[in-house]
Order: sequence, then structure tokens, then C-alpha cells
Amino acid sequence: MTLGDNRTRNPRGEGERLRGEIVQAAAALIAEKGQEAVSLRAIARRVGITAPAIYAHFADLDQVLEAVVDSTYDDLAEYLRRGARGRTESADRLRALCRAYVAFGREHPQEYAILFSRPVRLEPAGAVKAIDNMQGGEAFSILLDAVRDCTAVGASRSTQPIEDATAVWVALHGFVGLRSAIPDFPWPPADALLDALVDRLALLT
Amino acid sequence: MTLGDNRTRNPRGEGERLRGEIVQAAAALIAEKGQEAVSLRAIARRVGITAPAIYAHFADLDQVLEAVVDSTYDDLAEYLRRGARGRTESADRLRALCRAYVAFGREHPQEYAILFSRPVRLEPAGAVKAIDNMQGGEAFSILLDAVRDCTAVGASRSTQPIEDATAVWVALHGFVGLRSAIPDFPWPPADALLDALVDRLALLT
DNA sequence: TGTACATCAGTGAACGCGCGTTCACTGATGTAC
DNA sequence: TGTACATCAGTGAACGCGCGTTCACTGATGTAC
Repeated sequence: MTLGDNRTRNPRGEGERLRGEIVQAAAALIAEKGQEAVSLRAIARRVGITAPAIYAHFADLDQVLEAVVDSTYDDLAEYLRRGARGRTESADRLRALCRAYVAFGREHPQEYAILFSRPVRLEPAGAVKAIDNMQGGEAFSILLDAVRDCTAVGASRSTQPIEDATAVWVALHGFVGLRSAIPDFPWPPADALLDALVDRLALLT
Repeated sequence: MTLGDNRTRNPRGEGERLRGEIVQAAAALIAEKGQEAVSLRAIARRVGITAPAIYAHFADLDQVLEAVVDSTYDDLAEYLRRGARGRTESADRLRALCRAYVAFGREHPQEYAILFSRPVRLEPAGAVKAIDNMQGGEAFSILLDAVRDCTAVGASRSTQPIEDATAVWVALHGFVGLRSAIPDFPWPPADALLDALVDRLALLT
């Protein structure tokens, strides 16, 4: 294994560092070449280790992807926070959050896609979770709080913030997904469409 | 090749029949096991032929998937037509179409997913197409006509039917996608959410 | 009416590839005595 | 203070697998003479 080999073996007790490098490498592969390009061997090549070394940190490829998803949800939440920073007026803040959400999807289409493209479970089976325990719960909570603020100051007529925040999320997700899946569609101007979605679904006044 | 072998070789001049069988087999694999399960060899096994025989009809796997997508869009359009059949009142008809769209997505999650999960083109490059020439253009047109009908009879306040039909489509797509991607989410009742999306985005009165 | 032949609808063997996973191992480094 | 040893952080070879793709081929059948 001499592949440019900038890497030096981690000192004792710090083997955990490799875990982070593996997740980063997987995320970078997804961003650059899409989910199909990710394999244990491809990750190992990128990190500068051999494939079996990954087993010390993850049981299989799927667990690596799970970690990438967690990290990407964190990135998304941070993106939303930055997008709304400095916005004090409630409706303005909500719109800024939505623009940030869509911007994240456009700027990181492959990372965004992996958040929602894990294998479809055909058996529902799993119990419904509380929002806070969910992957993506933080991002959704940011959106929900913004909708609640709008109702509190009378900027929204919403009487069911959770339902309406969900409606907004659904629309944002659809916007991001359709836009990158069908770029050939004669899309109306993005800002106008986005404003219509948010204003109407969050019942802004 | 003796795999139960119900198949008999097509008579001369009818080799084209195999084309249809290949597309059907690929669609069935997607429906049952998801997109990852599709390969030229898997398709061939299912049809009861050998893999190289596929090359007489398709240049590669991607062209087979393209044909599956076309066929699935046709199914979706048919689903919409059936869902709206007999609905004469405009708003009622639009809502029925939207319910049918969502039902298609729920009942055929893997087929629905493949419509929009083709590799993300990183270079936009392609020219924007007219709606009628697009994949999925028929399904979208059905939706658009229903929105137009609503405005014509005063059931909608929309002044921009294309933009508003697009907004509805975006929301429906997001609904289908998120629901199957995150079944654990504490979803509000599906009907109420769907009605809110349609009524608000299509500006129904 | 009979037969040679071209064509059609595939077959079957073979290739090289990247993959996940196993296994025995190595060599540096901290620690107990 | 020196040294044996355990542990840690990986390596490297090997396996079997399914895949896409190529190539020469086969055998039934319609057609020209």
C-alpha cells in the first residue's frame, strides 16, 4: 500500500480518528461521483488504508452510509441556521430558512439525495418516533419553530404548526428532488415558485 | 439454459416481442427488489434467455431502464385517468387526481422512485423541453388541465395555472418521496395533509 | 415439388473486473516488573 | 533503568461472486430457384 501515502498510522489510543476519516471519504465520494461510486474498497483507497481496516469501525458499508447520513443532516441543520442568521422578522426568517434548504439541495445534490434514498423498507414495522429522536429531527425542528414564531406574532394564520411545517417540508423536498431529477422541465422562476410554496402552505398573511 | 424453461423461441419476424419481455422483467425486478437488483443477467434469468440476447434490443442496461421509465410514466398517466374517471366537478376532479398520484407512489414505491432516481446530471447542458415532449409530460398535462378547469369555473383563484400546477406537482412528489423515505416520521393524517397541499397550492376556493 | 441457402433468434463459453469478506500476520508503542 | 510482553492499528494475500461484454456458434424457418 503506497498510494501517494500521505497517511501515517494513528498513534495508540487514537484509532478512533480513522472512523472520522472513513465517513469523510465516503461523503466526498458521494458528492463527487454519486452513491454508486461508494464501496468499502473505494473508501479505503481514498483514505489511504486497506479495506479490511474499515471493519474495526463499521460492520458493513451500510453502517458507513448511515454515519454519512447523520453527518449530512448535521450539515443541513447548520446550513439552515446560517441562512436564517440575522433575520429577526418571523416570516422573513421562515422564507430565509426555506431558501437555505433549497440551496443546500441544489449545491449538494448527491449528499441531499442520500438522505432519502436509503433502501425503501417494504415492511413498515418500526415504531413512529418522536421528532427529536429522528434523523433530520433537528432540521425539521428549526423549520417548525420558525412556523410557530410566525403564528405567535400573527404573521401566519396557521392553527396547526406541526401539520403546516410538515406541509412546507414536503414541498421543499419535492422542489429539491424534482428540480435535480428533471432539469429539462420548463421550470418557472425558482424564487417565485418557492415563495408561493412557503407563503401558501405556512399560511403567511 | 434450462430454468423451468416455459419460453419458446420467438418465430421469425417477431424477435421484437423479446423487447417487451425484457422491459417487463426489468420492471418486475424493480418492483419486487428495488433498482439495485436489476442487471442484464438478472433480467435474462427472469425472461428465460441468456444475457447477450438483450444486446439485440438494447445497447446497455441504462437503455433498458429508460424504457422501464417510459412505461412507468404511461402507467402513472393511466392511474391518474382512472382516479379521476366520473368526477365532473372541477375541484373534486383535481383532488381525485392528486389522491391517485399519491396512491400510485404508495402502491408502487420502487417503480415511482426509478422515475426520478436516474443519475443526477451534473452538467445541465440539455435544452429545456416543451412539456409535451418530456417524459412524464402526459401525467403533468392531466394535472395542468385539471387546474385550468378549476380556474375556468371559478373553483380556483389561480391566475398562473402552469406555475400553480407545478407547485402542486412539486408537493405531491415531495409527499410521496418523504413518506416512503421516512416512514418513522410522525405523519399527520395523510388525507388532511394532502388536502391542505392541494387546496392551498391550487388556490381552491 | 424439392432443395440449397440466407436469415433470424437466439446460445454457451470465456474474459477480466471490482467487490465484500476471511485470515494470518506485522511492526510500533505503551506498560509491568 | 532496562527489558519482556501485551496491545493496538493496521497490512496483504486470498477466496468466491456476480457482473458486462466479446465471440464463434447453432438450429429452426422462410425463400429463391
